[in-house]
Amino acid sequence: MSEIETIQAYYAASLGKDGQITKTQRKILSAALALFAEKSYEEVGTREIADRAGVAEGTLFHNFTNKNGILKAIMQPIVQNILPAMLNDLDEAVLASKTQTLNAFVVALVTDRVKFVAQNRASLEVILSQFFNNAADRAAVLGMVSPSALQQAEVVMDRLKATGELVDWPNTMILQLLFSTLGGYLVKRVLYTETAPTDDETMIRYLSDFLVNGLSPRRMPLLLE
Amino acid sequence: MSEIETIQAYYAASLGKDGQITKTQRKILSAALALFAEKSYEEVGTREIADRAGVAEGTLFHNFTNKNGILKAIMQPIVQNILPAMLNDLDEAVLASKTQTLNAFVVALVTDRVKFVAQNRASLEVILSQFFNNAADRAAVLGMVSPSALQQAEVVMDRLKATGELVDWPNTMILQLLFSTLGGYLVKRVLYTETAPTDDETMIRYLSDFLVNGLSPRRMPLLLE
Amino acid sequence: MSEIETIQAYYAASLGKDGQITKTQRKILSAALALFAEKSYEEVGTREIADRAGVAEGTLFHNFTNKNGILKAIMQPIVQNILPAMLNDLDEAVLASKTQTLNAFVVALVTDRVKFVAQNRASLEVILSQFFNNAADRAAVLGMVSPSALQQAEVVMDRLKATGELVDWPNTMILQLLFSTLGGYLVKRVLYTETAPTDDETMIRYLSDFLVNGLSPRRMPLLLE
Amino acid sequence: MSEIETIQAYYAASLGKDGQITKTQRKILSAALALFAEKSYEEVGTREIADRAGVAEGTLFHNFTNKNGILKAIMQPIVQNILPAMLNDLDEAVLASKTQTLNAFVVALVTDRVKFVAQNRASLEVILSQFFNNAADRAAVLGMVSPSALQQAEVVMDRLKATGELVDWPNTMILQLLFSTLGGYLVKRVLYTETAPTDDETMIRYLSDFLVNGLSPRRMPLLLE
DNA sequence: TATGAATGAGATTTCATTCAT
DNA sequence: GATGAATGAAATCTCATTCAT
Repeated sequence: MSEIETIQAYYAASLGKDGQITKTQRKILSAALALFAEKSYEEVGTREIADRAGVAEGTLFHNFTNKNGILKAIMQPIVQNILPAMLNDLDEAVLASKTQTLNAFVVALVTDRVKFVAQNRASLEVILSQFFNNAADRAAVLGMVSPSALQQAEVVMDRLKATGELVDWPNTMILQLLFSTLGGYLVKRVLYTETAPTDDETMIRYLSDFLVNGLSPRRMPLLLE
Repeated sequence: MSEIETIQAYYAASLGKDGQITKTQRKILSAALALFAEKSYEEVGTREIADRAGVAEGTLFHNFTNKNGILKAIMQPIVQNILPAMLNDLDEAVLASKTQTLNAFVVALVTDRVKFVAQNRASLEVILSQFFNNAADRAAVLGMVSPSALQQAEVVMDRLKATGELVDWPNTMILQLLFSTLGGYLVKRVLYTETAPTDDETMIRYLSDFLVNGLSPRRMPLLLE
Repeated sequence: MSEIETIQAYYAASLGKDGQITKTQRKILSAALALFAEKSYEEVGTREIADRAGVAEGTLFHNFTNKNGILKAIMQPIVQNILPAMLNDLDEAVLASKTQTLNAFVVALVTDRVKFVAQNRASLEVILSQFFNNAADRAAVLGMVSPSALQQAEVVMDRLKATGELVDWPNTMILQLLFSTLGGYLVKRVLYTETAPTDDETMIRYLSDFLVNGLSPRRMPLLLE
Repeated sequence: MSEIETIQAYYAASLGKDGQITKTQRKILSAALALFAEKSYEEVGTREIADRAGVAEGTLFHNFTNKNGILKAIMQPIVQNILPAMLNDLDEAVLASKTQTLNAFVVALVTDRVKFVAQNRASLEVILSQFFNNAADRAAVLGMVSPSALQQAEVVMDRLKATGELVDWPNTMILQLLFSTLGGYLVKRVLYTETAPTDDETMIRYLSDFLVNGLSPRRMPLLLE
């Protein structure tokens, strides 16, 4: 499945000239991430971030252009990889075997995403919050998604429809339902931290069953109604 | 409970002694609603609200205790009606006909909620934003939901399980999936205003089919796999 | 001569909806003017202005959009009137009598400008400073001068040349020399406050004599060289 | 005439124990000079200077005590030589020929200063800006002028008055008018860079004529009025 | 009841300067 | 000598709220 395990791995790509994230930057991002998850972005002050990070307030601006730059450094890498990673999984799952069923694919996808959520809870909370915050920020988040990823999604869905594995609904509709179900889990998991991680195994089963049933073409409709 | 009392206190403060909302209050709430939807709550200033409402800044504080009081006055009535209304639909649909199928129930529920979303787009955008904004506001929103409503939901779900109409999964899981699917629609509809309202008819069909399929016990599993 | 006596008279035009300058605004402008003259614009802080004005720092921004807005409110009215007023004097002086000489005109002009400088020393110091501060500010100052005023100047100079009162040099050159001589006085008077105002009478004589001699066509050149 | 050709020649005097200016110092001063002319001293940051110079910010402080030290290194040499050089020219011109006329002197002086301005435009822009910027800097600039130079000026003017070449006005007045006329040219030339250098020949003629006429004792006043 | 000027604490950001490498 | 990350004081500006009219 996807290689993405933690966001930390992506900081390096967006910071530092040589791809290295400095110790100071890590301290700042770590402190900011914790605070943004505790309160909201707007409620967290730069002074507070600096204090928690154990650096001077000015150091924030030496390492990031803005308070907003800190937010972006947290969000960008993970946002830029959510959809591509999903599509990658999807592709791998579908192409992996000749006798591929929707069931196998959905299980693979759900499993991967559930793990991803578990590993990046705090960052996802920040991103979720920003996404609903206002139109401008939402556009920014969506702007991080590459259009090519969506085209790729279309291809895969069309392939599954052709094999009779997937209902013949508009792709946007199918994507909406997929995102809804996964998003619903995301929201529950992210906002209610008390949920035990051990429940994940069962959760994956329910989500997969629900999706497979919901998105399979109805079989033998004559008998059922 | 305690939160509810606090919110009710804000609501009372914003209404006249006879439970009537004054013309000035309506102007303020209307202006604030529009602005909170455009930007975020934190990004909107009291000066801005007053300007758009055509009143003086001080007038805001004569009619509402706080800037936050304005927000609560917008959110409270609608939040307090989402779940009760859903449960009411559910009850009506199930009890209304002898041949109570899951299908009939889901269609009724989805239809009603889709209309509700269409009618309250702006308010729901604000609520959505606040819900994800920070833990305190989220708790406030959830606190507006009466626990008795949830108990009522359990009863209905158990009844449907008993008739073999509904999968035998934990009720919290079923609720999560219901909310996810409806919530996914809500998010799409609320955030992308360009969606034509006429698409709603088709949308209701897709959502209903997906939910009914997803939540029905698997029929003839032996034949299918 | 010109009606302009003090800058204060022009504040009203640019401030207040009904053309009235409030007491608070006067306090702020007065404090800022004094400080800008003592130090430079950049060296004066808003805290300092507020303290000297005896108001809260926030009050500055309630009355002016910017720290820069305060500067503009000081500069604009006086800058917008320097050249028009000069040209008006010039016109009046020339047209006043049939037997008009360059001498009479220059004396009138110099007298008026010398008085103007004496009355608006502090404001002119601020304007002088800003003018030389940087290219952007300089452009802003020059942008306040209406182009029509310059056209008017051309007409008057051409008239004087036709009557043989003025040397037949390019108008821009003549303006440069006029501004130089008056500007030199301005600089001396503005920067060295110790100069007694009573010296002005003598000063006017010297400046006038110098300008009239310098700008008159040479008479009887054959005899002199 | 004066030996001063470019400011660069003076850097050596204020820098380096052995009178040598290092390559790094030259880069810094050159970058700072350009920036101070573009914006104002206060608006230019040390980071910006370092970037333009292609050195690290810390390097600035290894080579100069202060940000202000950089400014001084630019201004000092040229300021310290403006007046002495003028007086020197004056002396040379007057003493050079037996038939010393005011005309010869003025032409020599104006020619030299006009060339000087053309050669040091950028530095003079900075000095001009600082001179008007605030009282402290102004005092510093004026403090760079040696009192002995002024005494020397007095001697020359008295000599010219004695020969009837110069109006019998106070020397400070005559100096003011001289500085005004040259200063007016300086300002125009420095601030409006688009002026073609080839115009200088004509400019010298106008300035000289104006000054000679303006500062010559009136001839045959009875005939003229 | 409505007003809107005044408030002042707090927010973000800039910047010259230091210092360990 | 050169570096550049770190500093923290100070700057400008915002904003919900109060209160005299």
